[in-house]
Amino acid sequence: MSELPKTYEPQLIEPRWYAEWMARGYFHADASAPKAPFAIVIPPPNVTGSLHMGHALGTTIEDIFTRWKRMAAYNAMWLPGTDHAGIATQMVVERELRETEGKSRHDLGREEFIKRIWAWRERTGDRILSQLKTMGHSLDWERLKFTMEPAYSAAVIEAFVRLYEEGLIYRARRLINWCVSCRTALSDLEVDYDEGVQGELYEFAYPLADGSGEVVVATTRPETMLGDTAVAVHPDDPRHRSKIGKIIKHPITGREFPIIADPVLVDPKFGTGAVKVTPAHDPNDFECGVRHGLPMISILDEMGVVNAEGGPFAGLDRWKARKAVKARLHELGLERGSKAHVHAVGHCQRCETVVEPMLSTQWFVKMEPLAQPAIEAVEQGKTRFVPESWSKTYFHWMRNIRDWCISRQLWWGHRIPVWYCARCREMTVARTTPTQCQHCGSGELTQDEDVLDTWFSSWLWPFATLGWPNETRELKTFYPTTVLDTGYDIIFFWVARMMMAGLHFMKKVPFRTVYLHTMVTDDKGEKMSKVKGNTIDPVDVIAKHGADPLRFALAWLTTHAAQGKNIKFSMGNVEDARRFANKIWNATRFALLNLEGFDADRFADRTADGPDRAEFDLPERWILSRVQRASEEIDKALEEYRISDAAQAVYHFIWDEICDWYIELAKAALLRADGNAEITANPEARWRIQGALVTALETAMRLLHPFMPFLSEEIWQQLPKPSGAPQSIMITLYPVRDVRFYDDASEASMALVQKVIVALRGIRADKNIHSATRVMALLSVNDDYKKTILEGYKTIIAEQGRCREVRVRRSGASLGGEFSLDHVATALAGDVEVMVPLEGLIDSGEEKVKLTRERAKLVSDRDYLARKLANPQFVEKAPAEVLERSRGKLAEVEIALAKIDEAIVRIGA
RNA sequence: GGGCGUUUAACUCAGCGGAAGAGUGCCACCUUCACACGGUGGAAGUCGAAGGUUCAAUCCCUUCAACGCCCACCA
Repeated sequence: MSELPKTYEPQLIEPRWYAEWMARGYFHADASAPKAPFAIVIPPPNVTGSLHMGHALGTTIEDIFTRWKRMAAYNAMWLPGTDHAGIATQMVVERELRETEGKSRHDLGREEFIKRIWAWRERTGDRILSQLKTMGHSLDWERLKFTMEPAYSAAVIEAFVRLYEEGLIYRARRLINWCVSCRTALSDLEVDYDEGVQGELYEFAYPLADGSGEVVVATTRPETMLGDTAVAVHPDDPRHRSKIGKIIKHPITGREFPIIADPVLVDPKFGTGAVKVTPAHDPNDFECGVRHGLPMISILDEMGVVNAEGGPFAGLDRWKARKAVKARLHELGLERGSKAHVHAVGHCQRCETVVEPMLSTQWFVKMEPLAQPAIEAVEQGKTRFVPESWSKTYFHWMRNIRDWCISRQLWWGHRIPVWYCARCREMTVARTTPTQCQHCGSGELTQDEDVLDTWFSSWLWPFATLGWPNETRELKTFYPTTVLDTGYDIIFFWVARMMMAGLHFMKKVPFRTVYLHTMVTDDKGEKMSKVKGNTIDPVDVIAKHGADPLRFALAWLTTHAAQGKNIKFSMGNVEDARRFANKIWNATRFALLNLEGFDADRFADRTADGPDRAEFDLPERWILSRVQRASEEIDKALEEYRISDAAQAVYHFIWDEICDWYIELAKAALLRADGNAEITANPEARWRIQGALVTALETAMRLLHPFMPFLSEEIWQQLPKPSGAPQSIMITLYPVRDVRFYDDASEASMALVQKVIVALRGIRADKNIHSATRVMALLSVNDDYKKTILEGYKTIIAEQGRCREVRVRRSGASLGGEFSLDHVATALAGDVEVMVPLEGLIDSGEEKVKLTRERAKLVSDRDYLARKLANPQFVEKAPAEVLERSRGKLAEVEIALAKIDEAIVRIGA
């Protein structure tokens, strides 16, 4: 046996194993393997990205699932890849270009700029992939995909063309969200609303053209009055009814437009009851404009600067124009007031610029027909959300879905496969570049300049990565995928859209289960951000503490995600996990130092059908049974996606049961077996103790492996195993319960023994007895069964409780001469009385106070239970099991009470 | 304006119908031959408030309060 270093050093073990696993091809899943498939696709991180805690959390969860299912003999495949991330990537490369060469993308031109992006990706785009490797993730790298690679692009184009041909993609001039900084259209989802921005509700008067008066309107955006083409009032509003149909003369542009009646747009209770209508710059006004056939005048250009329609204000940006318009209205004497007004303002998700509603010709996907099957699939349980409550969020969005604007005025992305004919003006939509117009045969074709929204490629991810539109073996085996893990922040962006695309193109849901994890924040619940400087970089964490502690810390914290809650993460969590790793390391050191002469084959042989109960001593029977209980509990927790519960169960099994109890019991037993103790030596006991210890540790490592792959592998390799054992823990079987090792009787006996030991230690601590001091212990029990057990394990009790002698008697039986009744410390272990004679250390007054306090508690317990059991309603209606438990408890409490009374009497005073 | 969620030990969180659990922190003791990244023992909670249902409620129902999240075009 090689000797392990004294402390766990992740840096010494982690890098080795990843390379080894890769070399042996353990991460690769063969699509033809005759095993049940288990598939996960990674939520593709942006190529521009660097690993952050959000990635670390999600991918840790995914790797836990994958490693667990792989060990459970599934054909487990976790598909890696990256997303081209249109706007984000283009912005990063543009910034670099500006900083290094002082150029804009326009200086380079489209083709050259795209070349630069590819070069940039070549240079740095793999950073996140190597970071995922340092996490220990068992991704099937042979299947690595990128959303801009040719095969994937072909899938994107295919999807576009099919939807176009089916009438589900159309081009229209509509009011869309426009970012004046990114200079592109955005989908509704890409607009973030700042809730409760303190703004101003500004009122001004529009004079009537005939000079007969004015109408006062209220607005949060005075500058848009330059594009007004109507004023609307409610048809039933007595204040304004008479003005309907009258003409307004615009005080700045001189344009004339009508006062119209619109019960949809106007809420008579709000503002002045009259609404200025700017169809080209407000979604509601746009609808109103459509209803009334109003002219739609865009007053802003793509950079948010007032255009020629703005007359004297042309050339001012929208904020300056607002001030200028207000100043002008003031000069004209038309200002009518101003109120504070709280409202929501939309910002570009990427650059935080205030988004401008703009009239623009864009491409859209008609969503309702796609949403319907996606709603039904979840209703029918074909796809299940975990936690289930997220399905409500999903349904709500799906049932109120609106068309998706998919064209972007960017260069980096999938170019829209549409060509316009210079001669007949018709469109040709094609999978490959057409040579002539479908309609007139002309060769004068120009491709649409725009690219597709990044999410238009992402929504195909679960099947485009598996070869779609070709009918591949991969699709057959791994589609639908088993689980999708992702953060709840992209349910709409990604999950819902994948559901729609999967059902539409594949006719099957893309995944059976959607596991939604929560967001990671700092320990105060603040979102981590570089600006705030509160980020914890997983790369740094790994360098300092290793990937395993990071993974374990994240798993420990991963409880079911509730709305509005998040994971508060701190380095303390990682340090705790590292301490756990160190504990495991040292438990293994202990084992390895004590395995001399151990024959794993022999042990395996002798326990093939469970341990021989006559041959194996209590601690061994107990720990071998506990191994199986832990296996059952952990496997079940994972099956139910209770990741934190699974991690905590592994933790407690290893720390509490293996380390705190079994190793302590084994230490003493090995000493006995070696004949070093004063107790009879039993050399034959050695192999059973060694075997139980190794079994417990070896099983624990397999249970731990999905959480801490490196450490578990390293330890597992060190442990002796029967010949013919696999080469790596990765290809062993995940432990599931083996009931042949279950041993209720041993667990009950051990529980009793443990209680007595804890009571003894309690007395020692209470009386401040030094650990070197051996005491006498007298145990008083009420039944022969317990007496037999405690008699049988006196040695263990003595060793763990540091006693020089342990005596067990039936209650009331003779104490034996050397016990002095005046100087006995008493504690209860359930209904077993534990007494330690302590000449000179007992203050009988103090002792009495302590016992009396305990008695009061017992009396209250007894009364409560007795009252309950005296209640006929309870006896009649409570389930038998509950009744039984209450009766048992009452009996125990009564015995304990009797014992305490005896003790109080004994003390006298 | 709708919808959802949270409120349990000092902190962070599990539990969700049978008289409350974990990790950290705290207190006392221990340099016991795997580990001081440790051991042993302990203190600590009217389970947000008020009603109701039930033999029984932290857990179910109602109302309220505080906090948080999502959706929505109210000028």
